[in-house]
Amino acid sequence: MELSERKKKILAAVVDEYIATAEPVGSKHIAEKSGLEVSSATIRNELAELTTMGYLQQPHTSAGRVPTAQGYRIYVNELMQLQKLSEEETQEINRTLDDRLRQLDRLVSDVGKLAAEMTNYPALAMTAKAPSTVKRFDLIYVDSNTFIIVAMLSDNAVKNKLVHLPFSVEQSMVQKLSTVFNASFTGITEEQISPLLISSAERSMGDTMGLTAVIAAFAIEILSEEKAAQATLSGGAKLLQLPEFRDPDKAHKVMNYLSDAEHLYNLPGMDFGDDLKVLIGPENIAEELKDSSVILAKYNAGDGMQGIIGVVGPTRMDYSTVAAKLSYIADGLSKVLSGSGGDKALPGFGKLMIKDTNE
Amino acid sequence: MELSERKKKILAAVVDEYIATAEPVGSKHIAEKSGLEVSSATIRNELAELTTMGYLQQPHTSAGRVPTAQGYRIYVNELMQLQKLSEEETQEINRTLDDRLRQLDRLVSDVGKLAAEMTNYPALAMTAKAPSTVKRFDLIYVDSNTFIIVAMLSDNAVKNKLVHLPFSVEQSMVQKLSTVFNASFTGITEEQISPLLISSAERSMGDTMGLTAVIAAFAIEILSEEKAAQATLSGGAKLLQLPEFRDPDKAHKVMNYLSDAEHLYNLPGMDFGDDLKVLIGPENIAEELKDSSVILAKYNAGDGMQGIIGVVGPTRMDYSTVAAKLSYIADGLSKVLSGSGGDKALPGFGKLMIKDTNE
DNA sequence: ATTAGCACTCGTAGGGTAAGAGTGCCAGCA
DNA sequence: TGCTGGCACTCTTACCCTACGAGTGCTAAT
Repeated sequence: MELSERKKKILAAVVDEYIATAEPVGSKHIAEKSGLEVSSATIRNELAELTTMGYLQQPHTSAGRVPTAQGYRIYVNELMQLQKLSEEETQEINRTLDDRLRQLDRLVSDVGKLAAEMTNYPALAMTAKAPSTVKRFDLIYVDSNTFIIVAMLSDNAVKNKLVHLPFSVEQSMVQKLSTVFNASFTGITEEQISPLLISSAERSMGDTMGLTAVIAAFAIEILSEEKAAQATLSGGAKLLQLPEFRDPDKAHKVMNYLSDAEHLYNLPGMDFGDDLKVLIGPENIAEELKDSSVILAKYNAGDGMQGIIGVVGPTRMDYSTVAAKLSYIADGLSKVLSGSGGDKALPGFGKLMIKDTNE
Repeated sequence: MELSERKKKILAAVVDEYIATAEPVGSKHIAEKSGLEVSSATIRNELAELTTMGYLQQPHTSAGRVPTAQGYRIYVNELMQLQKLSEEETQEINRTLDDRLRQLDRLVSDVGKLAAEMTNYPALAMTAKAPSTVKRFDLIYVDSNTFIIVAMLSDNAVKNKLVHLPFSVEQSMVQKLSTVFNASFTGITEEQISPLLISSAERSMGDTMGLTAVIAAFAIEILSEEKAAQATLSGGAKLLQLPEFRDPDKAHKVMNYLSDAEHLYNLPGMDFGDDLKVLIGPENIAEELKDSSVILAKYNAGDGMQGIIGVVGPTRMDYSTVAAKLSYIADGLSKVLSGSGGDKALPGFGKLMIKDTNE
């Protein structure tokens, strides 16, 4: 059923007002503030219809109206207009992204913090990591019983590890190790590193001291680490400021659920096509979030990898502003990480394209 | 003033009971449960004295007694006996530490999570990092416009960065860079890397493409990162389960305070000599924590560095159990990180001593 | 020194009432 | 036919009052 123009305006007014105040909104308020030149009685009739249509509901007979999930959905899909960010807001985001450039490894979780700060809701940030392989090994000989393993992965991340030995090794041996590993251990996934492979490598270079095993263990470690996704929650405390989470039990339920990285990761599935996704109340799969809404934005992490930042709040969330801020941050993050877009030049590095690979 | 044996027993009983129930405890309860063979009236007299001595207080005239900060202090110093951990508990801790060995870089914050899980209070974990210098640089030539910078720091941490260039460099140039950096940029702190030094290095090798600046920027980045401490909070949601934080405003105040790494770091100062420190209520410097207690345990992170794990809870905290658990965890962590103690062998690595340096 | 008894205090829970906000509906008007 | 003012009704919230009970402090007796 199509909504009349006036119904739309009224619905939007209810949602806007409820978002701002968290109180059920009455006909009088709307009559005064919505710009419609009609009386509260007329509004009441419209409200009654919107209620039977399922877009609004009443907590009890003599209370004002509150949007239903369906009502929010219409609002998000048709009625809301993406808020323009103020000059200061875009500047704050830009500044944070720029600052954080220096330490890209913490970028993602820091951006989570930024999102939490900007929106005043708890925010989540995650990266999706694909299974990868080692592209090349380098061994740096430090002294007679110390060397550094450096491995460059298929996604161009670089990992290293310092190894102290309780015995001496010759530089030539280190070089030999390097050669063998580059021959046998590159281009294979974690699962393919078998004990068999290790022992055959051991034999081929006459390693009796377990060096091969050490390096292989390192390879397994970093490959499994790359596979695992990283998800963080920032600003959980912000939940407690919201009237709908004054009940500590509710707040605890939600916050506890979100503290588990596993849950964060299962929130959306990465399977949405749009850059922005809004999950309203019962649209969430998790029981714990049936009374909350989630807004997610995808960003491009370079090398074809994607990540998600998002915000969790009550269904009465300020969808338009939050969505605008998230998109802007996600956008900036994409530019920083993938180097595309380039209108925000990387400060201090001139024309060079830098990728920090310290994880 | 010295406390009589009976007063001590009564004080301990009050604290124990209050810790367990969070309710003011009355004379009758103690008469029945404390094993003292006296009537409640006698207890009442003793309670009255303990109250005037400042170890107990009454929320109001006709309520039971609640320990004061001073009372807790006596309890912690003299009365409580360190809880023995159960077999399962020590096993859980050991297992977690063992599991985490594979990914030492996340160890510290994971141990925070462990502490939160084991104690059911929010836990914090931090490392103290000393200002350091670069010990050696290595540049790995990958292809004509890509190389990897590897830097080993004075504390033996190893950092790396992948650099993509928009132009070609010859392998000989990379080698030259490596030599110059090892000569001029090792052994100096972040502050000592001046524009002057950079430009003189640039001239000495005829670098017109800004390569020197890139590597110098990297050096500055990792040195400043090393200096900055890392502090995380885990399990903040657990606060909400405690009766003293049913008031969302209180919970918010504390949680918000703890969300800031800066604050965590200023909690104790690292300046305590003992391995275990208990800060009770008003003993905390921060206004926000005047109603809470903090238990901190130091661990040894190897190479002379120390870290802290801790737990935050209400003054009515289960000091004995929490202290026992924290000490045990800190101990295990020291062994894992510094390799000393050695009774828990590092699984899978035989006799080799491994240090993961990916931060 | 300990105890039993008792009057007293004070917070909390329960119930009853008044106020206020908002509705639904009806009758009148354009 | 659609809009509006008016009015009775509903329901929640805040407030006050009271009764109850837990726990105390004191006194007199052992």
